[in-house]
Amino acid sequence: MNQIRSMDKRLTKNQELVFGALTGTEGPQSAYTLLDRLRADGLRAPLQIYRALEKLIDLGLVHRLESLNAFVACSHPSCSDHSTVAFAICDDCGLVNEVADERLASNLKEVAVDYRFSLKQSIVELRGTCGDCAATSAKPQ
Amino acid sequence: MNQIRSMDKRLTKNQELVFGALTGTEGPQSAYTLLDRLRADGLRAPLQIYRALEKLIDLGLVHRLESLNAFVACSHPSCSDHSTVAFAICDDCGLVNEVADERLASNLKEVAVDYRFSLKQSIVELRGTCGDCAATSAKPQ
DNA sequence: ACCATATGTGTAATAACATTACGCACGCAA
DNA sequence: TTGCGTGCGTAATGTTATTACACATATGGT
Ligand SMILES: [Zn+2]
Ligand SMILES: [Zn+2]
Ligand SMILES: [Zn+2]
Ligand SMILES: [Zn+2]
Repeated sequence: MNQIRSMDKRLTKNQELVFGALTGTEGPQSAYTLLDRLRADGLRAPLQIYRALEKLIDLGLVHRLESLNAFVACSHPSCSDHSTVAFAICDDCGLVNEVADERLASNLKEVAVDYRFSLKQSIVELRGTCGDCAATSAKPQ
Repeated sequence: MNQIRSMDKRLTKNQELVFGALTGTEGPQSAYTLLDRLRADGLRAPLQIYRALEKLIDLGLVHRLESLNAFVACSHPSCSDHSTVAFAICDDCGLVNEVADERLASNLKEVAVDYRFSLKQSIVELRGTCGDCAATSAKPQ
């Protein structure tokens, strides 16, 4: 039915809608924001959003930001392992930068080994101010 | 009463109650769980809990676990900087291990510098299985 | 004493986020 | 055909967090 976009893996209609809403906007969005945006497309209930998000996260196309209760489209869906990614979240402008740092990933694995912890997923969210916002707030006007 | 009092900084009654409830139990607790436990002590509204938690977090006595929407007493309140701590959260038994790893902290700072990000707080939550649970599930009985 | 400020308290109402339960539909393979 | 896995739609409910308002107490400056 739908022309499948290059990176889509046969998404269903609802999954396509949610993914489209996430990629069509900068910054993270909450489930209820997504719902509001997609009411025009026929979505009516939170569960429709949450089900689509769950699948998209499974597919590695979307990430959940725990400290914001919000969701973002993955910045580099080509890479396979999204279990260790970091997010730099600007508290000023709200933009999120997805960071894939190999040393950080291996460092976290080492920490887990040190503590005899069987690591399944690493949640790393850096809060602060992005470079742009720091620049504009440093020299206003 | 509590030997923990030694490190208290003149907590108010509500703050003392919430802190006591957090230290008196293993594992993280949600705000509403705390409220239920403290009804007998006269607390009635969520806001009373959230206000106390906010202050306790400011004081470095309590941490918020973003991926659980729950709170834990700090494991080592003596150390000053709690902006970069990691938590190993066992998805099996629910216990949380607070990890202070200096290499991890400096690594995160480096990542921030690389991305021109002014870092204020690092949220690191490791999800998986703790050593005890891995052992018991490996050899049942 | 008077005032302003900062901090804490108590209550009610509401907002924001997320899940459970139920029934139906479709594609696919035993 | 039957059973199974997956997705859909709706309603209801559960969980987490905040806003608004009014009052109380301590502190420091005039
Ligand atoms: Zn990603
Ligand atoms: Zn910014
Ligand atoms: Zn701590
Ligand atoms: Zn465990």
